[in-house]
Amino acid sequence: MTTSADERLDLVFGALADRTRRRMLAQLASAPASITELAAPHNMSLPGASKHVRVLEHAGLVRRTIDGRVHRCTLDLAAMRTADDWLAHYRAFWDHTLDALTDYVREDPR
Amino acid sequence: MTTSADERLDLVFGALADRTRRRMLAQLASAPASITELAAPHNMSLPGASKHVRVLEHAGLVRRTIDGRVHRCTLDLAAMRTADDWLAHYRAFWDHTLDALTDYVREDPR
DNA sequence: CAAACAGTAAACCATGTGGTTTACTGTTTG
DNA sequence: CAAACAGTAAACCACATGGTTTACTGTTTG
Repeated sequence: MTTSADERLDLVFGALADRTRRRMLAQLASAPASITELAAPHNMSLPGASKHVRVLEHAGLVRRTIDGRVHRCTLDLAAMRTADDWLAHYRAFWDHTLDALTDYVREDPR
Repeated sequence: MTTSADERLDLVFGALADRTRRRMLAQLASAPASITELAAPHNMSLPGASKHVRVLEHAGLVRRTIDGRVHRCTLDLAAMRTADDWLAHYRAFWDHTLDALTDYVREDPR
């Protein structure tokens, strides 16, 4: 199951492409939560929330530990970096082109 | 058409969640390209590439200027920042928790 | 132990996605 | 001007997605 970089990025960006899941991540950033607690703010059925958590878990953004009948979900920061590292490449790129643009405007102000 | 922050993030992350589109962006980072030129590296039909470009354009990641019969596509860095800014929030967060973890390990090494 | 609770499984629905082919519009060029 | 070219439109396909409801498993608790 050698998950390629492309596969990981597909999963992470795909997981982030839904506002409900992004809000769940925000919630988990402040404290771990159960599935029920994650469902509550979204007036969403439990199976609905369960599916979102599975997507987040599959993308590696959330880990789950089962304690009796309650599933405790926590943020996984490592997976968040996968997306960040990809974007970092472009961050450097756009900083550079901003510089290039500045130089251009300075040297050739007509 | 007041595109909300959530809507913009949905579109940007959704656009980034496909490896073909990510490769197109990488190609555009080195030079602007036509639809045909974007299709070429992926053995993809022209309509296929056209749809991908439309997704990227709709997400604000690509701009297009039409010159005769050829469409010139260029990267739009501003939209890339939308995703980066969202992630930046978590970047700070995980740096902080790494620090917190380090402190914890130092102060309580049992 | 019975009832309430946390969660998953499965079936279902509408809509979106990634891709094709075939047909068309409009532009460039021999 | 006819032929080649760049691209879009539309119809189609298989499959994924976001959501529901209904039924189930297993755990906690009065």
